[in-house]
Amino acid sequence: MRMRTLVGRRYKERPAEATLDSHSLLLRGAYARQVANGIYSLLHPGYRVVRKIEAIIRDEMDRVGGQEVLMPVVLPRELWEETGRYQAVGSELLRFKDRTDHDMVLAMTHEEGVVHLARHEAGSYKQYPFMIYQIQTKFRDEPRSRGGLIRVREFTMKDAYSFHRTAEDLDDYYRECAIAYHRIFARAGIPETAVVRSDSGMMGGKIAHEFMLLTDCGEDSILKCDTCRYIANAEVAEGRIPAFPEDPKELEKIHTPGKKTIEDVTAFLSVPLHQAAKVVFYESDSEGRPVMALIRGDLEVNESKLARLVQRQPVPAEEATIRKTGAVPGYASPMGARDLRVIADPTVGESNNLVTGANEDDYHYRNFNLDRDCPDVEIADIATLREGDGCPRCKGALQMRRGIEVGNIFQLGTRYTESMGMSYLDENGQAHTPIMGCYGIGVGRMMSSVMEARHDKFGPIWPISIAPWEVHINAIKPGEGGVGEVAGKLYDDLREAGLEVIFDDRDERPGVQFADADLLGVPLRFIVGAKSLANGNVEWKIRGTDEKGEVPVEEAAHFARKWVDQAYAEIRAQANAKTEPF
RNA sequence: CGGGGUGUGGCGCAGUUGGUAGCGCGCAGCGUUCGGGACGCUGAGGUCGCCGGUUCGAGCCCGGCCACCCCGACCA
Repeated sequence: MRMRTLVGRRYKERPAEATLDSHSLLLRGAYARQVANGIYSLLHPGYRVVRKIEAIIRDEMDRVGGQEVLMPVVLPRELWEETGRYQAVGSELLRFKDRTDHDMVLAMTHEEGVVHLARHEAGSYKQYPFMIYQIQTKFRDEPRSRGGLIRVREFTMKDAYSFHRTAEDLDDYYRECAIAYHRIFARAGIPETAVVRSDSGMMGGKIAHEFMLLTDCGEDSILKCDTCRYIANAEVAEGRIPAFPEDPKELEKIHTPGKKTIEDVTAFLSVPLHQAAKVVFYESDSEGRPVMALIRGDLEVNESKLARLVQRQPVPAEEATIRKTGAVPGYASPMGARDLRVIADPTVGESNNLVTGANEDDYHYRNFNLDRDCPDVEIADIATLREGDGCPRCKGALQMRRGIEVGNIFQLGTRYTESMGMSYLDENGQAHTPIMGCYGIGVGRMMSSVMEARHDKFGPIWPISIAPWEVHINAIKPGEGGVGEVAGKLYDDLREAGLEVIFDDRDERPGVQFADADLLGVPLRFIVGAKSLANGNVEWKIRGTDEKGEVPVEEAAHFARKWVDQAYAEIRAQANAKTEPF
């Protein structure tokens, strides 16, 4: 590629809308342009990076037996009704009508699509297990997209679906895929990507993991043990929260006029926050009963954990809902409340003599002890862990980190195959429902993530494996001393050697050329200029390092071939070192 | 959906008490320069987000709408 004709203005200044460094570089380097909120076009350099990421993903998916297919982005409503998701999924599913008034959706994921495809094609046990994947557009009408390509509405995703006869087989394959994912991220230049246990959210299923690139600008909170290998998304993380056991004292009703919040009551009574039990009300569980979450005063309810218990997204209760249970807002406790589901965090029972509401205006109780005063409530972990809480596996402490979710894997079970009537016959002619796994990677998000992890103030520092080009040639003053001719010849030689080359053939000042080269972030750079050419040499330089030197013109192509091969070999070695799924 | 902010040339921004739009970068031409974003001269490029209102006159005042950004809610 000759730079002269490369389409895209590169900017000197950080665009006003850029929030993350990767977002800024995406725009400054003319990799991508926003068309509408969360919808982007990719310019040539950006698309080259994306294609390379896709190629790595294809390679690794094929390696674990995947077969690539392509499903449509537009699906009919009926398919989504089969699984109940047409109703269950909210407004992020874009619905519209076609010419004949038929309801359609833009696929935000393809479980329905893939089961529709596979159920007519895989009726015999002899075909199992198998895995189907695609690299395809998804549309999710996110209420809020942000961060360049990190979180967008329209995006490209690799989504894979495996089908198994047994849970054990799925589990084995799940591990294989986890290793494949580690290899993908290592090959794309982010080997530090961590697998964390995660929530399965709207996908359903029990076991799920996310692949997180740990970075301060990430959207997810992750808890990581400082001693052992435990690491989990905060939505599911378990941990040891310190308890405050005492000998139980007698329940005592006290006058606490106007003290409606835990902060006010504990301050009024001069007791620490952890010596209170607080109540958080939610509208209903899956059976329509109001939910009272009971948690220690110094902790917060983790609504993701609660959502799994009550089988739906918790919605904070209206006052009328609370009153109906006999509880008094501001002075609430489980004592005396009825017709509701009470879920108490274990920390409430492990501490004694707590302050809690008396369900009567302006009164609280002192010395509340859960097992004595409210013995029959449901006990479940609903606490949001804090940095410093104990690791669930060892004596270590948990650290809070931020991460970008670049991939995820789920054990789906039979939720989709069953609701959509997929089955196969076994050796005895018996029908069975296949068990599914699914595996996603956001391609554009991955590009942004690598940019976020690998850049300096001048631009991205691409690993050779996904750089838009492998070699960048700068011709300094191409009109003088044969520089242009030598550079042109070098361009030909490098391409002859099978390398991907971007050739800056513009008659620009060196500063301009170098700044643009930095924004394109190509690993190996040749600088052809009169200075070194006088000795028959061209200069080389490695992006993002201080490494540089000179090489005779006629050896440059060979030098480049060797350097690039070596760079790939190092990356491949890193991928090969990934042999543990978790 | 709630709260906040911003819309002026490709990018970054200024625009006073209302008087018909400007700066830097970038872009085109010419000249001088020439190894980390040079300098001079000349030039092109703007329905001032949109609609309506007030006014002799609106980028500026008023009303409505839209878009984008940030925080929160939400998020396979």
